[in-house]
Parts: sequence; C-alpha cells; structure tokens
Amino acid sequence: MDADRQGGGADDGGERAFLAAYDPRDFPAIAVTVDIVALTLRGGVLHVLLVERGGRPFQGAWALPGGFVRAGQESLDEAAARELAEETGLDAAHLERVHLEQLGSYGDPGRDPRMPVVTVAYLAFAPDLPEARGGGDASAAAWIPVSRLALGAAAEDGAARGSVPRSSGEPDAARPRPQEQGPGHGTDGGGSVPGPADDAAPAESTAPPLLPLAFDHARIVADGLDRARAKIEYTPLATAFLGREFTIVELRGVYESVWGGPLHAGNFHRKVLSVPGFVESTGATAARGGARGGPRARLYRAGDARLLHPALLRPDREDGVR
Amino acid sequence: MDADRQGGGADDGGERAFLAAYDPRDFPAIAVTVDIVALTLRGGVLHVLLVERGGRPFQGAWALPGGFVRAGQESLDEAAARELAEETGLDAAHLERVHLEQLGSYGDPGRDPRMPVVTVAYLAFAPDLPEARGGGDASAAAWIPVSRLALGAAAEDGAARGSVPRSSGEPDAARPRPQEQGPGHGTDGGGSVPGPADDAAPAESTAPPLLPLAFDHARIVADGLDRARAKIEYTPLATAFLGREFTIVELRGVYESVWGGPLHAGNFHRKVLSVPGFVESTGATAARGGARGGPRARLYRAGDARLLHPALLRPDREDGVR
DNA sequence: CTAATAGTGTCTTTGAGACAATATGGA
DNA sequence: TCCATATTGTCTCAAAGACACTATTAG
Repeated sequence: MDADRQGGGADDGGERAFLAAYDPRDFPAIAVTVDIVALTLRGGVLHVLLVERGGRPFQGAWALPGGFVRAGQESLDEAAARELAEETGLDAAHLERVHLEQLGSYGDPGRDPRMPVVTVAYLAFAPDLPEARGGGDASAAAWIPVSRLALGAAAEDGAARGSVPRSSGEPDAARPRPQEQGPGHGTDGGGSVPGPADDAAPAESTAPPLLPLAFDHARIVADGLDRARAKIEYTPLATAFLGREFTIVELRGVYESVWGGPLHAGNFHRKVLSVPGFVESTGATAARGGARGGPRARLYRAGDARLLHPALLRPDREDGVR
Repeated sequence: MDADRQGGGADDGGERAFLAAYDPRDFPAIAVTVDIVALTLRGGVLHVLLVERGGRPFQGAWALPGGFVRAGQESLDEAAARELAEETGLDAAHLERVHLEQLGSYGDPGRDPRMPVVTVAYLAFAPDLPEARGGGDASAAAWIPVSRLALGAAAEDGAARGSVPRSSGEPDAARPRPQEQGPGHGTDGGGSVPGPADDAAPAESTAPPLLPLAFDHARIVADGLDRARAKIEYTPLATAFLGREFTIVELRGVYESVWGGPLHAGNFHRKVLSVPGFVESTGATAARGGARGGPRARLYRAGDARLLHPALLRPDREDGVR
C-alpha cells in the first residue's frame, strides 16, 4: 500500500478512496522523526548518547538524539546519519567507523503529548568518540552509562511476554534474555573485571538515582540494548566498538560490557580465533602487557565476515564464565 | 527527540525551535502508512497476500496490503492488525491465531512518486486461511506463491554487501542466506515432497512470468522472507502456520517450505521433540497414516517456549537434508 | 623475584548429522 | 502382501565449557 486506499468499509467507486487519501485527519497530521540509540564503550562501561531537553514536555529530562526527517530530501538512513553527525559533532572520517542500522518504529498515540509523531529508531555502535559537543541543538549532549538509566518496565517487555497472536512492536530482538546491566563490567581498555558485579560493591549508602527518559525513550533504549546484545552473538559488530586494531582481550571486554558478565578468557580467545573471518592478525603486538604484568597481546583487525559461523552464544543464565 | 528541535545551526533561544517544529516543509509533509507481508502455506507452498492495484502509479501491478495510519487514534501495531483484518476479511477469532510483528520502515525519497510516504512494514504468519476476499479496497486480494514474484535485486541485498559503516535499511535479518524459493517444496498437508525441486519438474516450455511488485514492495517482501526464514530458526513461530494441532511431519513441511529445501525426517523429528517447550503432545494421533501408508502420526500442539533452545539452524548451503 | 596475565592443551559433555532399524497401516 | 512412512537407535564429528599449564612481563 502506498498513497491511496485507506481501508475501512466497502469500496464505492474511487471517489471515496480519493477523498480518504487526502482527508487531512488521515494523512498529513503525523510527524516523522528519527531517534538514535548510539552506544559506545568508555572505560569499559557501556554508554548511550543522550541530550538534555530544554523544552517543555519533559523539560530537563534526558532524551535520545534525533530530529525530523526532511520530507522528500533524504532517506531514513540518511536522516539518522545526519542527526548522529550533528549531535556528536563527528566528521565524515569518524562516522565511517560507526555502524548504523534501523531498530524499529514507535508510533503509539500519545507518545508525544503535543501531536502524533512516528519515530524511526536507529541503533549505532561507535568506537570511543571524543566527548559529545552539544551538537546543533538547544541542550547539552552527553554519554551516559546505561546503568544509570531507568529502563524498568520497558526492559522486561522484550522477551517473555504475550502469546503468539500478540501484536506489538517487537522488531526482532533475536535472543533476548532479561539480564540487567551490572554497573562496572568489562575492561578499562585492557583487562576485564574479574568478579561478578552483583556482590562486589560494598553496600552503597545512597542508591545512585536512576535517570528517567523522556517520551517512550526508555523502551526504545531497552529495545536497542536487547538488539545489541543479540547482534554481537552472530555478527562481528562487537569490533565496531573498538579501534582499527585491537587485542582479543579488548574484544572480550566489549562482550563482557554489553552482556554484563565475565567470560572465560581462554575459551573466548580460542573461539574468536576459530570463527572464520571474525578477526585477522596484524603482525604486531600491543605496546604493553597486561595492567599488572603478563605478555604483550597480539593485535588483530576486523575480518571480512559479515556473520559469525558458528556464533558466539551468550552464557545460559546467572551462572558465570562461559 | 520528538516534536521539537530539527537539527542544524546553533540554538538561539526557543523561538527558533518552536518555529522549526511547525515549519510545514519539515513536519507535516510525510504520510505514514503500514504495509503487511502476510505469509501463509497453501498446499505446502509459501504464499504472500497481495492486492492488485487499481489506481495509477503501478496500475495493474500487485502490491502489499496496507493503508494509512489513523493519526492519534491507533498504534502502529493496531493499524497493521486492522489493515490485515480488512484485507483478509478475517474475524477476531481467526486473527487470534495470526502472529504479527514489525518488520521495518521504508522511507526513501521517491519510493512513492506522488508524495513522501514512510511505510512501517509488518510481517504476519498465518495458518491456511479462507480465500482472501478483496477486503475494503478497490481491487482484488489474493494469495500469491512467493516463487511467482520478481524479487530479483531486492533479495540479494539482505546479507553480504556493504561494510560496517554502511547505513541502509537492515532491520535485523538475523541469519540471512541468499537461497531462492524452489517452487513446490514441503507438504500438501501431510507428507513432504521427496525430491529436490530444481530437477523434478519436466522442462517447462514457457517460463512462468514473474510478477513485478509496485513501489519498493519487492524489497519489503524480500526482507520479510529473510526475516521469516531466520525467525523460525530460534522461535517456535513455524507453528503459527499450522492449525491448533499438528504432526511433526506437518511441522517439518513448514520448515521445508519456508527454507526451500528438504530436511532429514528422522533428525528433524528427534530435534523438535528435544527442544523444551517447542511442542507438547496431545494424546491423540492423526486420523490417517502417510499418504501411501504407514503408521498414524502423533499429534502435538504448540508449547509455551518463546525461544528455541537450542535453535534449529538452517542447513549450511546447497547440500541437502540436514 | 613475584604475581598477574596472554595464550594453548586437553578432557568431558552436548548436539548435529548420517545411516540403519523397527513397526504400522494404506493400497 | 507389499511398500511407503513414522519413529527410534546408533555412530561419528564438531563445538562448548571446565580446567590445567606455559611463557612473559609489570612492578
């Protein structure tokens, strides 16, 4: 279907269809925007790019970067890339290394209290970027750790609800497993944090307040995280979080940060090297060994595989260290 | 982002943001529709629901069923369900058994020559339904075998192109493998066709003409097929193509029809039963044995699993009979 | 020197796939 | 009776995961 027919009632000629197509209540009253869930790793912690709202509906709250699609002038993908560039202040060279894919569309009535808005959400994987400068927009942009976000109800909604006939926005979160992000997993650029996150922290006195997100952006971020966690299982996209050259340990850090739990170093290492086309060796080795000693790690770059075969499946549940 | 800010230029107060939000060139000029890729099995062959266009831009061509989203009155999911019901003439009881999920959004400029239109595509898995009555719309609706569609260039685009920084509509086609649909695989309700499809047919004299699709619907259908083929790997959604009770052989027929190749009967049988929650036994057995004899197959119904663990992976390539 | 760390070897278990065997019922 | 067919058994191979070991280097 495109720009005629609008459904409802039996056909009565064509006159009616014509009128329906141009009924201002049916057609032009929806705004189309793109929103971007941009993920990156900073110091081994997964961050999302957010902007602080200056305007009224959710003033002061954090929201996803995004903006209107320029009707007839750009594709949705181009609109997303443009908005991401504006918001991060990235030049074309840096943008080259960012993976951008469509996540899904959100159009519940009332999701924006002012008017009907359908937003096409995008998911971006970025290497550690320079601090976000508050793009071309009113408020500040910043990378916020996902563990500081209040994703509560939205996150639960990914995997184990509803029955088959249910029809809700479920843009293929491949193997979603409810598993909230433990605060500080992964590497700070080299080694992975050893212990599980849940019991390591000494009793925090004042619980760090979780940031609420504007509109339905909590759900969009939750869907994006589900997608990211699933996608690095069967694609080499984890390398999009790293520089051109990286060590296997750094790559493991990406998986640990995104999945939120430690992985078995030895098995991970062997498995990555065994998947054809995942990584390829540069001759070189890292400048230094591990943080507190150890041999220098070999350097690799991303291979040419677009899918991992076999895949790197997530560990089953709360047990550890696959 | 929602209904303010529109990117580009520095902030200058709020006045500008307000104006931008209501600049008619930026906001109201995009129409939003839903289109549905509804798949079903008829006689062991995968079919898509299509409508024949009466109007001008692609008059006489086949297109996906769909229609405008009623701004502010319904969610995208509701719009898709409504359009599907209208187009198939399905009552609520039948709709209950249809799986509906969002596929992705398409908004290239010029995809509709008349005006900017962003469509949110949905994917539906339906059991064998009564013949489509030409719903509420101008032209006829019909189930068309996917093998009769010209999906050419669009299908190639799913998996192995572009590099990481590429940004194009790739709504997570999980494990796409280019593999065109061999005409008549699968079962006609009971047993699966034995031989491979490609050589069985006696030399066809006049090549059956492939039907072109209107707008960018060929790509949308191709994306939907990719998604369907991937999704039955790790979800129990193949059962959505069958009745409430079914045999393992019928279930295998679904996989063979969607994947387009024969599967090893014995191994498939054992694997399905070994995945927890995929199917559960009703005590009963089928009324008849196989087409030309054999024991009566046991009947099963869909289990309560939402994900298959372990998954049923597609056979690797052109070799056969996993 | 000492301890931490990159990388490898090995063993066990699980699952995939090929092949064979058994039993049932349509013609 | 004959043979296609549903279902189960067995064997082999690949991969996952647990665990142990070696070599290297920061402090």
